[in-house]
Amino acid sequence: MIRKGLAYVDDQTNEEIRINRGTVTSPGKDSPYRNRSVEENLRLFEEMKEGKYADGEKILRAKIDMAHNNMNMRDPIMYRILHTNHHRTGDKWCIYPMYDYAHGESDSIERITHSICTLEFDIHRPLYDWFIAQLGIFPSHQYEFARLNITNTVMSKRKLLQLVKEGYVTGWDDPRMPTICGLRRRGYTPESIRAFCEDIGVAKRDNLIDYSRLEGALRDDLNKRADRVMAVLHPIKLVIDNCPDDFVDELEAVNNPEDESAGKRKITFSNTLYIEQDDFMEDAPKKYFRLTPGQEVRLRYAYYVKCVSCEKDANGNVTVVHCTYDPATRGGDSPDGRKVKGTIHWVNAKDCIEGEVRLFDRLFNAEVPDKVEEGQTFLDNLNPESLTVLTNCKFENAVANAEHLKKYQFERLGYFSVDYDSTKEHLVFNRTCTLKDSWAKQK
RNA sequence: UGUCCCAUAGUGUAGUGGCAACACGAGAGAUUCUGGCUCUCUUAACUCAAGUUCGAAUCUUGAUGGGACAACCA
Repeated sequence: MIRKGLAYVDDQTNEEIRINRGTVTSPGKDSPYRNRSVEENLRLFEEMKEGKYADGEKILRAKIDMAHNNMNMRDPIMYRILHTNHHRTGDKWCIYPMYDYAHGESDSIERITHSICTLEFDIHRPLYDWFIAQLGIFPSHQYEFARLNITNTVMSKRKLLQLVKEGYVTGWDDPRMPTICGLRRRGYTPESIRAFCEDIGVAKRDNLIDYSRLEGALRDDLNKRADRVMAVLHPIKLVIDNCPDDFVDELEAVNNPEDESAGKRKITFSNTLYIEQDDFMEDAPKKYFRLTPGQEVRLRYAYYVKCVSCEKDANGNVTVVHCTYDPATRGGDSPDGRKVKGTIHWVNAKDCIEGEVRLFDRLFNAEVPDKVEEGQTFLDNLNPESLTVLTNCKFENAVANAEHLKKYQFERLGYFSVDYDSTKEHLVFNRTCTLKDSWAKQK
């Protein structure tokens, strides 16, 4: 390029170059060093490479047009001096190319036909093409597409890096991060991410995809593949008054109603169980199909129980729910054909595992975290409650030996994945996403 | 005070000169031992104006709206 008279060494300072570049609405000025001889340019460039000059003292620029409408064409920088240790060349080679110069060349060397990138590089394409044309090398072509934006999160590497560096998340694989390793740890499957990508497509217009689309893809995938299991996240005790204290029963449960080959398992039952706080209400609205005094519900795979009363602590919080059960409904069906509206999940208090569950919420409160008032940054939109840790959760024994990243559907609650922090002694689950909840909507 | 890119149901993506489609969402219902899944029905869009044409979401021009560009970053 130097020999062709298409590149020159410029001695201007960083500041001078910036000023002489002009603005988007006014042309720039030629550098006083623009017309150096080929021989001088060659010599200076060689010396730059050898490290004779300090960082910033000289640079190599392409000679194009300082009045070009496209700022990228106003004699863009090709090489700058960087006295930095390189993993291959050590301290011998002191110049490094700029992205715009290297981009087309490296694509061309690899015979790339379609070089795909995001929209903001659109305005760089004329330069990409110019370098390839001047060099007369294989004509790679750059195609730009809109980047993927998802609600309530950021996708920029720089911003994600900032979240990691400044400790707003625990690392690149924090389950709240929209990174591949973050999604993996959260419990997303590769298949669900691919299905999501296929679903949303790719085009050139700016887009904002609702986060629920990603959750939808996950539910779709895991619905077919994840074993069902019962777990209670916010336990309250359920005591069956007409069931003797030494009563032990073993019931059969289906692992996955969507996949018969997943088989069945046994779960134990006693007169003391845990149920979800949400599944009991002392004063319930009409359409509440769960436990409330006088109402009968089915304990999944077990028996019908009818609520008789509850106990409360000094603060009025319900601590124990009392029921009676109907021994004739063993397995979950009544011989007299009577129906119950609700089925709730449970865990045997006398035979269960305890552990931790981490619940995640949106990382940012704003749909578009980057949209901020003057003087604020995207960090001001961080959701302080994006992580909730529950330490008093009860699981049925089936999950005892689950390895890291093993996925389950906790019935009626959502999809959960075993976290890297999980050990045999202390189980830790991440909630990947909840199940659709039309009751929550109705409320 | 410029140059460039973009514009189709709420969202996202098809359709590129000849019947505006699909998915998700939303609403209603059916089914159900998960208020999940599944099934049925409904809802809802070509930014505007002019031009070309037998015929325009599609081509042309203009307007409007959104976005990008002034790192020795990528």
